[in-house]
Amino acid sequence: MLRHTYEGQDCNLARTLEVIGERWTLLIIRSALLGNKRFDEFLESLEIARNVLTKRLTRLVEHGVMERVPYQDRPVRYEYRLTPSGRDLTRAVVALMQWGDRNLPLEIGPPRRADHIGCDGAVQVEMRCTGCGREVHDEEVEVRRIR
Amino acid sequence: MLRHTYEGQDCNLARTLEVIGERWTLLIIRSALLGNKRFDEFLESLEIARNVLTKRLTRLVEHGVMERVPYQDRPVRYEYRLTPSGRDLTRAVVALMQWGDRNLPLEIGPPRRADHIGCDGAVQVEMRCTGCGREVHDEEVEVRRIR
DNA sequence: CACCTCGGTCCTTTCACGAGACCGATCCGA
DNA sequence: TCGGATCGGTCTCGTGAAAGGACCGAGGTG
Repeated sequence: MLRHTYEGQDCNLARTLEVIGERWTLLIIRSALLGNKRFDEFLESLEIARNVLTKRLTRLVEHGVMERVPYQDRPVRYEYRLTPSGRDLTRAVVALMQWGDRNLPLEIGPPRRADHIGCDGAVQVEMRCTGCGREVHDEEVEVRRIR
Repeated sequence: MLRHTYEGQDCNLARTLEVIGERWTLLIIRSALLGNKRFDEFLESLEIARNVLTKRLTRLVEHGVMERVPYQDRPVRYEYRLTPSGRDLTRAVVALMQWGDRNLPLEIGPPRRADHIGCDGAVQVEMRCTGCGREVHDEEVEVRRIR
């Protein structure tokens, strides 16, 4: 996604996008959230070019979003697992999926859902005010530069 | 961000990324959430190339995320405003910003914050189960293919 | 009448993506 | 023992998108 970088953007969104904003990266994360781990699994589930997959996985590992762990010797084979930092992207990924569900709906309904393990209820992403504790809707939020 | 498209991806995340996943697009949305509206304001606040900005804004308008409205005649000048669909991206944008705050922190702290208008408390993105009503953490969420 | 503003378009260069060939270590079956 | 399969990659090449900057058109301003 990035040519040089979003240099000069004093913004954590820009810094975030440098790590996970390139083409394919969020789809790789989602694929990992669905349970995929191995190079070939990503390759097949996403139909991404090999060299690009290599590049993305390497970058994600460098930034601590995934880790590359051997799952067998002779021959050594590696798989990629989300780190806590990677799993911490769940909110963002689900938020994007649900935006698509609401704003770009397929006639046949969404193909994937985020479920609460155990309870099996559907999980929704929402915003909540840490001050008053209430749920907050889009129009009640202001993004402010604080520095 | 997209070469051909993420064709064949039966996933609303892929369809979402086709609209808002290209380089710069989410930064434009964030810039709009901060209050910017005019071509030159985006140009200056983001230091993006003019032709790319034109392309992105056009695409966002085509997909109903922003609208292009004249704000004066003689000469006619246009500005770009988020539609409800665009404002509906607030959750996702804030989720990404906060992931950056937690996982790629700057020593001096985050430069922007999402505030609850009026109350002025900080807004947090969280996940909640529509079944049991409880807040849900990353490890308790499973993304499932349901079709 | 020259110059500024704003919202663009056009041109060229550079670079990342996509596709596919190839590779190296090991296992497996005949 | 040899051919093929498996897996996780690397290398090369062509093409399209982004970066950067020149230019533009309609009108306002000094």
